Amino acid sequence: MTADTANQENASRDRIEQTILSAAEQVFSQHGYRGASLQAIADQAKLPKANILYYMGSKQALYVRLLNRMMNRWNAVLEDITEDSDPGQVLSDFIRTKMMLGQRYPEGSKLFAAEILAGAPFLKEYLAGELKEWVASRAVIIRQWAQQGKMDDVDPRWLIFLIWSATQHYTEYSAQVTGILGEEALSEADLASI
Amino acid sequence: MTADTANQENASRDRIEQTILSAAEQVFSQHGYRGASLQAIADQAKLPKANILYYMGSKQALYVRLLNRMMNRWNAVLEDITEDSDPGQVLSDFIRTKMMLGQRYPEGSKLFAAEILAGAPFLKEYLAGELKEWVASRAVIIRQWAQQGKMDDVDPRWLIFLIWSATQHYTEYSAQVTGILGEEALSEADLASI
DNA sequence: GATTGTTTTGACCGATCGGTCAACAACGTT
DNA sequence: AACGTTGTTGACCGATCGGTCAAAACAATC
Repeated sequence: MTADTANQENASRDRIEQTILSAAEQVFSQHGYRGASLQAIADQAKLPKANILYYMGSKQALYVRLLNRMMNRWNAVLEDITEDSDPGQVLSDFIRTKMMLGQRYPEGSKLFAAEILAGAPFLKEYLAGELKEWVASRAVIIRQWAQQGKMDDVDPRWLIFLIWSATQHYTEYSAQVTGILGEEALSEADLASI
Repeated sequence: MTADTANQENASRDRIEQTILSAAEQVFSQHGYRGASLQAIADQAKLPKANILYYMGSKQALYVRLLNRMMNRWNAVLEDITEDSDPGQVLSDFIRTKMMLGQRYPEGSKLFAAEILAGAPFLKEYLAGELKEWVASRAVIIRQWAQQGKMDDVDPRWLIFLIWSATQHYTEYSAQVTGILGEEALSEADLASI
């Protein structure tokens, strides 16, 4: 393959990478970084183990790539709010979007949870840096809403955590929730909660 | 040691078992069942690996024992409520107790979370059996409260899940929450939330 | 068809996995 | 002091871990 064709359509490579990423996301999200094995990922992707390493380099590189992909999906949420926004609308959208992302990418959501449980060895810097700034900047705007009397004066960070925890719950604890409720779907919960 | 002295004070054995259980809880809660190694547990307990197996039999037996211990701690919660109870008081106590348990046994709480993330292979039966019945029976009483006009008519199961998710959040996501908030403690949150 | 570059994959490496075992120390009873 | 029981632990087992490598298959260019 020449240099000209390299940066355009090598669809085969992309397809294989997506297969691997999807398989790896499943295994990592269930068993965490340590508990996942390249052999299990390879089996899930129906590829030889050496092929996984050929495309991804190492277990750690594959894992970090998955984490980055998931964090990028969350980035858009609550991004373009201002002090003139309507709290009810924004928070409702926030919950809806967060629930939707959890439903669309349940493995990614669980992957994140497992990383946190392990003590966030790979995400520590991000949490204490970028994400902390992000939460703080959102909190400033939310506090302005409260000052304008548009909403109750609750600590914005606790509000964000509460919504985050509730929405995460249905994704991460799907095994528990479905086990207890029986067979019910979760689609109605989205609108009912707020 | 004779049969007479066997069921009373063999304090040494108990102390060693507690050491092992505590060490295992830490390792399992961080890395899940698959990700935890007996060597890591042994290092944490400062005992030779063969000693762990002498006392616990196998990795699986040790893990199941930890799960049972944690489930028993949660059993008392919401156990003795009736239709005449005061919802505000009961739910407030529920949250307080649940938060307290999460604070007292953070590793046990995370252990449970990791088990759920893995698809609850060891707890599946319990969740679909005992725990499902328990939630259903609590839901009946809560619904009676709503009929008496003592509280809003929300689906009791969603209410339980919401409280559960929020309280679990601060335990399981301690790495994220402390990373974002900075250094703050969590003691004030208990009373502020309800 | 020969040449060059890219994928594919079985075989293999040292390290570590859960678990076994036998030799030995420590203890309790007589 | 002799003896059975219980506790301790290094050495070891086959299996599996993440990762390497080289040989073969494949594709593209001349």
